[in-house]
Order: sequence, then structure tokens, then C-alpha cells
Amino acid sequence: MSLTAGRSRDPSRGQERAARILDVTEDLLLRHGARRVTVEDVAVGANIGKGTVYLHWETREKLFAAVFDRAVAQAIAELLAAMRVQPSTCLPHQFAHDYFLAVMHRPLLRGLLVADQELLGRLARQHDPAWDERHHLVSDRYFWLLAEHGMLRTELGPDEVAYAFQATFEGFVRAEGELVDGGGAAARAAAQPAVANLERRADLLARTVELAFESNRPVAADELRLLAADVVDLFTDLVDRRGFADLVDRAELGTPAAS
Amino acid sequence: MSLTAGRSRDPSRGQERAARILDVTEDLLLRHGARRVTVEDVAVGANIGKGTVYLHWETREKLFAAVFDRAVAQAIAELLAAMRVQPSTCLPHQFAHDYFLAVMHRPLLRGLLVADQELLGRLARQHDPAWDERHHLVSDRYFWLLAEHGMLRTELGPDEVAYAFQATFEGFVRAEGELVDGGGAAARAAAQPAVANLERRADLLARTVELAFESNRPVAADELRLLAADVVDLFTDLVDRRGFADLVDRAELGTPAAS
DNA sequence: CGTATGACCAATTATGAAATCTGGTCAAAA
DNA sequence: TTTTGACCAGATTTCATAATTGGTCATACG
Repeated sequence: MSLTAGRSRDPSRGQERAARILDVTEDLLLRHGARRVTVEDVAVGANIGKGTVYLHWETREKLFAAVFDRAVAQAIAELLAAMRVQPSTCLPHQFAHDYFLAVMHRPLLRGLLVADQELLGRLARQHDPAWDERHHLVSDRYFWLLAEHGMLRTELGPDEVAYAFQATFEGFVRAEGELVDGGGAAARAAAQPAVANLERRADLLARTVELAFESNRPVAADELRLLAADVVDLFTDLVDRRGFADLVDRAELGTPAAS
Repeated sequence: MSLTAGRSRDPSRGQERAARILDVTEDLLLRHGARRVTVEDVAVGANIGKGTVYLHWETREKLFAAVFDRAVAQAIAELLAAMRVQPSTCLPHQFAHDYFLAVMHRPLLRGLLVADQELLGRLARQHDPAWDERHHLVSDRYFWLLAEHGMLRTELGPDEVAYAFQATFEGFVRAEGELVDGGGAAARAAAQPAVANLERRADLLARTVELAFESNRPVAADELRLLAADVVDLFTDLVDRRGFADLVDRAELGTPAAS
């Protein structure tokens, strides 16, 4: 039944298996919701024994958490990759735009942000406080960095911007999908492709963020590159501590896990 | 919908009883949540027979809906009253500020906006589509009005602003209460009064909205007063159709129903 | 030797039938 | 004419039993 049985001295072999387990779990999670996914299902799906799952995670909930962690890490990795190619991505409005799309393209993350009861089961409001802690910290430092570089309006302090940005971002994620065209009520039912609508919402979010929070000071390309590098470091650090550093290094953009 | 009551030819008698029923229901709703409130409870609380409740509302759910409708109407009435005293309240940032507080001070409305499962029971995601319809319509017209008066930035179209405003507003309502002081991590646990924190969040929302959506064009007091009058009419119309017109006329600001 | 496994067990969760409760009605009371 | 509460069907809760499942670990395996 097992391919790689006991033989392995190679640790990457185990990593690979862990990834496979996460893949299977993610798929099951998306299709049935946390409540209905059993460890047995996962094991069968990954062609391994149930006990083997517990060689990687000490608990079912931790396995699930790992799936979500990975999704977050992938989204951030995607973002950082974009930031390396296009330094201006570190500016709040582009950041919001890209992160919004990264989230919305991943049902797992969308479910996480809107606290989808069906998807998350009892994991729903059981955030790891340590993660929230770190998230806040990174967020604060990010906006602090922006402020130091004079990229933020001076009307609001960095902490305030951090709070407002977060609220606005989540508001857009939760906002109903019906951003209708300006062309009056007639176009209501006209089904524009869902992706196009997503893009429009991302764009609107971006412009909102830009207008509300960013200074319009022109920026030298060099300084921007420098700032972007700092921001990349900042978020890399965030993801590092979650055990998915490799995703960032390899800039793994693949398979957003969307259906 | 409601017929008159008691011995009387006087219809206000029935109105009064209806209000009493709503009061009792609201109280029970807040204390036990929709799932646990029975029509019998309501009747007993209001010192009337169960059948009498059905003289006013044909269904338990409609009774509950009426409670929420009234809360909305009260909040809007409060807003309109403020607008009459202080016309600048019709500007998005002040509007957001006051409406935010009006909502946050009413557990019923907060629960409605965040779709509190416990409070709403199965009413949770069972919005009256007709109301959403009207709400959207009024919202759009509001921002259109603002645009016509040149109060909005020109970067975004009125429809876009309407969408973004809604998303931002709901984001702030949902955002966790922990807007910590700029004074570093130390003040984390320092319990500032909840109301003060609410006020700060309202203020931050206001400034965000102002920066993101409003033009900084100076406005003559007269024009502002004119605009405010239009806005009052607009929202009065919204509330009228819900059967709580009297609240607006009497500018009933009393008892936000907060605990 | 160390890794992988699945039978095993306690504890959670599903099931379903009986008992209870409750939304809504309406004949009678006021 | 208005109000009421006994009444009933359908929904909900209960509670005991059955089935499932998270997690362990002695054993098999390479």
C-alpha cells in the first residue's frame, strides 16, 4: 500500500508527504467542510495509514490549521513575488489590490476571513491568538515603515491607518459581489464574468485605499525599491515563523486552490 | 397591517399597544436571542393574550422583523434630527460618524449588521430583498446627490463611492474593538472606557471617509442647508415606507435600546 | 534499528422515537 | 367589535442507544 515505507533517511521525502496530506486535506475541506472531514478520509486520500498523519501533526485541528496556514503563506508568497518584480506593489493601494485578489481567489482564505461556519466548523472563532498578535505587529510595522518613507498622508497616524486599512480591506472582502455597472438598473441581472467583477472590486478598493491613506508624494524608483525590500523582509519573517518559509523562497505561485 | 385595539374608536390606542409589544419583544430578543423568544413570552410580557399579538403581526417572524425595522428607523430618525440641527451631518464623513455611533449603540443593529447568529436565529440571512433593494436605491441616490453638489471627489463615480462607502462602513462596524492608543504595546490591556474607544473608531471612520470620498471644496452654508434638506427628504421617504414615519416626524431620539 | 500501520478504545457524535413545546387559529367571552 | 386562551398540527427537545471517529501504541515491516 505504501510506496516509500520505512526506508527513508531523506527528510525531504517526509516534507513531500506532508504536502500531499495537506493537499488532500485542503481538497476535502473545500468539498465537505471541516465538520465532515475525518482523519481517516485524509489518510485514505493520501494513501497512507491513519497513524502516519499523526506523525506530522499531533491533532486533527492542527492539521486543519496547517492547511490554512499554508494558504495564507501561499497568498503572501504570491504577493511578495509580485513585489519583487514590481516594487510599487509595496504601496498600500497596490498591496490591497493584489492581496484582495489573492484572498478572493482562494476559497480557503475567503472562508477564513468571513469566518465561514460551514467551512471552518468549530475552528471558526478559535483563532490562534499568537498569530493575531504577530499579524498585528507586522501590520503595524508595515505602516510605520510607510510613514517613515513619507508614503502616508499625515492626517492619520500609522497605527490609525493600520486599523482603518484592516477594517476597509475586510469590508471589501465581505461586501456583496454585486458591484453593478454605472449603466443604471438595467444591467442588474446582466451576468458579467465573476472574475471581471472581482477585478473591479479590487480596483475600487485600491483607489479607496490610495485616496484615503497615501500621500501623493512622487517617489524615486530607488527609494521605492528599497522600501519594497524592507517590506518583503518584514512579511518573509511573518511567514517564516509559520514553517512555510520555503514557499516564499521558491515564490510558489501555483494552484490557488480555487475550484 | 395592524388594526385598532381595545374598547376604543381611537386608533392611537392600538399604536400604543403595538409599541409596547415591540418594546417587550426587543427586550426579550436582546436578552435571550430570537431562538428562545416565544410569542407566549411576548404576550405575557405585554399583559395581553397571545392572539392579540397576531392582531398586529401575522407571523412571529414579522413581529421580529418589525422590531428590527423600528430600530433602523430610530437610528435614521436620530440621524435626520442631527442633520436638521447641523446640516453638515449630511456630508459622508459626518454621516458615517453619526450613523456608526447610532448603530454601535444599538445592540439590535450591531447584531443585524454582523449577522449575529445568536441574536437573529434563523432570521440571520433572511433579508427582505425588497428592503435591500430600497436601501441600495436610497444609498445610490444619496451619493448621486452629493456628486451633483460637487461634494465628492471626481476620481470615483457616485455608484462606486456608494459601494466603497458601504463596504468601509461595514468593515468598521465589524472591526475588532481594539483600537489601541498610539502609545505603544503597554497600553494594550489598559481598559479605556468602551464608549471612548467607540468614539475614536467613529472618528477614524469619519476621517477615512472624508479623505477617500469627499472633495475638499468649500461649501456655502446655504447650499449645505439645501443639500441637507434633500437628504432628509430622501431618507424620510425610506423610513416612511416601513411604517415608522412617525418616528422621523417626532424625531424620536429616546432610548437607543442599549443595555 | 527506525518508520509506518491499522486494530483498538474512550469519547464524541449520530439516530430516532417519544415527550414536550410552540406558532398560529378560531369559537367563545367580554 | 375586540380580545382571548384552549386547541392542534407540526416543530423542537429529550434521552437512551448505536455508530463513528480522534488519537494511541503494539506490531509489522524494510
